[in-house]
Amino acid sequence: MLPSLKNLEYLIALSECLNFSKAAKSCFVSQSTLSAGIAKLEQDLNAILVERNNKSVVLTKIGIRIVDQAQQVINSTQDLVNIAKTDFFQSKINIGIIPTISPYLLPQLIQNLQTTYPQLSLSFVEEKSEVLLGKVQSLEIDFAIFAFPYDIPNSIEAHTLFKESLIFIQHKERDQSNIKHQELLLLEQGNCLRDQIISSCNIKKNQISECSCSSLATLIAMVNMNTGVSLLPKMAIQHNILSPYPDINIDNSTLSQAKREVGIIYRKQNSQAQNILKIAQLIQHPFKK
Amino acid sequence: MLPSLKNLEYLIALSECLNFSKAAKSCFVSQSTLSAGIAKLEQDLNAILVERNNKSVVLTKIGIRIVDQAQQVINSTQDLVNIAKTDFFQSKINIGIIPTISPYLLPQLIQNLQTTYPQLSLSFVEEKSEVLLGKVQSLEIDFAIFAFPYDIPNSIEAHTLFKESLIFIQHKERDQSNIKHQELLLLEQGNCLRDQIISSCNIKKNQISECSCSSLATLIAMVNMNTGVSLLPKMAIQHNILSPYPDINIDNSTLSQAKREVGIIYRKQNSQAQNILKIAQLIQHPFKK
DNA sequence: TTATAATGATCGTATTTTTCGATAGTTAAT
DNA sequence: ATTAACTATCGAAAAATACGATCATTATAA
Repeated sequence: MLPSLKNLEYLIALSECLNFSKAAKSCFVSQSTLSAGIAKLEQDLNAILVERNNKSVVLTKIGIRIVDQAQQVINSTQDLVNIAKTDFFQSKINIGIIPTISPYLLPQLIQNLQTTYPQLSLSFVEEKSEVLLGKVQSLEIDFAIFAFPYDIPNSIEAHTLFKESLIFIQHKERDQSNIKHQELLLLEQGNCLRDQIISSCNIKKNQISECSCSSLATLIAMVNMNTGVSLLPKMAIQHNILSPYPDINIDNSTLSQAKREVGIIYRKQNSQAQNILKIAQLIQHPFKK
Repeated sequence: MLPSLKNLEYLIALSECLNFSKAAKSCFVSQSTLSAGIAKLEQDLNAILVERNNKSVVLTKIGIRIVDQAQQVINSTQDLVNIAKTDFFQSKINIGIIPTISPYLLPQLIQNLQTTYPQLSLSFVEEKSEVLLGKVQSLEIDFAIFAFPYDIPNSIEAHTLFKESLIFIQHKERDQSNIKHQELLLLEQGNCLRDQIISSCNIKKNQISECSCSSLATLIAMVNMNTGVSLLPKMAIQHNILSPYPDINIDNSTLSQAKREVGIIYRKQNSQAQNILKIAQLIQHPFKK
């Protein structure tokens, strides 16, 4: 059977004191306890480690080697304890973020994190909501920066940070302010922005153009060709995503009600939930001040 | 407090099975025991290592690192157990031997040991009896090859191997067979051979020459100068120690009663006493067949 | 929707281990 | 012979560990 760590500690103490009573005192146990501990250890290992009589305590040859190795075991165990103590804010944190938010929030977030928690090591994953949700559940990432509404299972907690308007855009040669009579261009299936626009604007399926695309850049290029109209997250517009396209008009008034929410998701069971929320506080709407 | 090795083993098993019941079975304990063990470990470390619900068991980030380290601790402990198992005949053995025996016994002993216990690693110390006795008591050497009679403390065991005659030598120009009327040359104080000759021959102190010396070679050279007479261990003569000195006569008859004993000493408490005696059996009188 | 199966947590009890104080037993020195 | 300095050992108390039974939750099947 494996020896107990406690008895290994007793042996190490004894090797330092070469006196049962003193070693016991240094371990804060009685002499009889230490004596029995050494005896038990010798029995567990089936070897004589210490030769003792009333005059002296001497380690045997094997005893010396065992003390050495015992010290290694104890050190290794102490390392283990220290690993457990690792502070969340000194560890490596994996964060997921959806592509329609990433370019506008991430630079500021990284800067804030490095300032506030300089020890923190960061890693980011940019994927669609569905993929990120899976990674949160499998603990591959600690949390994900999401846009809502989005359906999440019961085991996942959602925390909203701020609301963001979705801005109507169209080619300047169009002038219909009612989205319902236009061809609406959306990101392809699976992008949460698509579903958020649909739900936010109460749109029927036949109004949606077949020609879906996979990035905002492509979407805007299509609006520029006057293939249809669309809505963009306000953050994207504030980042001048439209400046290469002077022919696209934005309409703040008409659909100012359309909104999505930006926030984070994480496992309800995550023991670091409180710390994750502290980090989330550093995610700020880049143009709110 | 340090975690228990058993609970670390439980955690490792759980990390392999990702199922409490199966992990428990692989550890030969009940599910409730393993469950409590993991809970205790998490409490000891003050960290959540495993996230579990009825559907799945997942290690936390810290949990993964703890499992790694736990494996290290267990391995290190297993090494410790193996060290304890080390066979005496595969270890390094330190042997003491007195100079008046060493040249005649050691070559054969080394050869015998290497043949019988090829794994054994040997180390020899050649010192006076008194020094060797101290080294036996302090565990610096495992045993010492001695000549008797020699006073040893109670804690030391003496084991005689064979008797050896002490041979009377004198210059051929002398012809007195009675040692008591001659000047007797002896090794200097502290060499056991000196005391053995004194006790074996029942000699009074005033018969001993003042001019003591520190090696048999010097002693013989003095006999060759006819400074006095002496006695030599038979083994030395059989090794032709006198062949450079044709003027020295040996007298087998007169003092054939003078003898010493060759044997070993070791600590009574030495747990390897039986093995030491096995090794001692390989110490043979070189000319006894 | 209900029943079933799988799974981890929890409770009470029995067992084992650990600990302690007191004391016995040994040895060296006075 | 006595004392002092040790370690071993004993019995009782305390702590821990282990187990079986059962509960609670959830996914799957009917």
